[in-house]
Amino acid sequence: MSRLSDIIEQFIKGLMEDARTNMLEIRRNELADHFNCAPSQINYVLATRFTIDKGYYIVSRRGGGGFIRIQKLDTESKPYIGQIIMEYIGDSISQFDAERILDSMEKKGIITPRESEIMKAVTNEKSLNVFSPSKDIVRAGLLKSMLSVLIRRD
Amino acid sequence: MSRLSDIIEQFIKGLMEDARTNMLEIRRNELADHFNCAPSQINYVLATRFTIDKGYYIVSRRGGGGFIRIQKLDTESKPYIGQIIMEYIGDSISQFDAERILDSMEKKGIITPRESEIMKAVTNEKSLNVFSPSKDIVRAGLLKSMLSVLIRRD
DNA sequence: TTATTTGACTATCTTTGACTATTAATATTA
DNA sequence: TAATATTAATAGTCAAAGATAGTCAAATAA
Repeated sequence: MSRLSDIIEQFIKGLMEDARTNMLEIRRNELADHFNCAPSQINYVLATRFTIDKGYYIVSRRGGGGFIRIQKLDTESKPYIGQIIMEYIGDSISQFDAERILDSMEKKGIITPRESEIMKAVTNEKSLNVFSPSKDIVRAGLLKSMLSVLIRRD
Repeated sequence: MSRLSDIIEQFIKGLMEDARTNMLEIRRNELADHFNCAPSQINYVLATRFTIDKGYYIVSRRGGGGFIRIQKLDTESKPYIGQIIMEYIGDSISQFDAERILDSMEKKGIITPRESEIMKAVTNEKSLNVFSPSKDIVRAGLLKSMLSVLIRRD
């Protein structure tokens, strides 16, 4: 019990709840100072507990004025998309299955034909060709990131 | 937050909007004085936030009565802009530059805000995270693949 | 073993300042 | 007066310093 990572996780979630917001910006070093831990500990917490699969999206910027923005995805009011992202895609997906998902979403009117094409351009074998190792894994990550746009809220 | 560069960027854009004009002339040293910063800071802001691909054109003159003229370019034809941007992307692009391109395309109405977000999800460091070697190269390839969808169809 | 924690090293973005380049205004000279 | 030189007023460049965040692997804990 009381693993530092868990405490930091709760702290961040607490901040968001208290502020009744779905978007939070932190400074990595400040937070690390607050918990008297290595800054990279914050990265660990984010990487293990604030992933897309767990319903969060992270954006960050380095340099002066840098920050880490944590955004909670809206998986409650958009359960269908949430489920696809959090459960269906998983850690790995083929081009074929990715396209099937996109086609079905397009048919349902959840995404436009053009959005579908943009996303297929990414999940395409050719686009992913540049780097060979574990294409299906990369594709899954990118697809989930793209779909998470549909359930972001500010 | 409070990144000086961002504040200066907003200040300049605000001046243009207030004056309802696409052309603004500033004096580098005056502006630097106003923000109490090094004059070269102004060059930095212009170089990173008022570039051609973002739709701005800069002309300047040194010497007594010198000035820096910032001109906001009118939206030109979509294919033309598309071509410029594709050329600008080249073989490699940073997350920062990718996002600026997308912002500018969105502002010009070439892509929707949601399409912009989808593409940013891909160019994001985090999404590209799985494979580290030559991220900028992979990003450039994916971005061009996505954008080519738009150019093909328009 | 697996998950967590740490720290050294790296990458990125911003800010500053010393030095350089250019131009306009003014002074000097032919 | 016209040409030229000088000075002052700008802006530009570039590299170093500062301010963040990211990565990765070794050490530690559960």
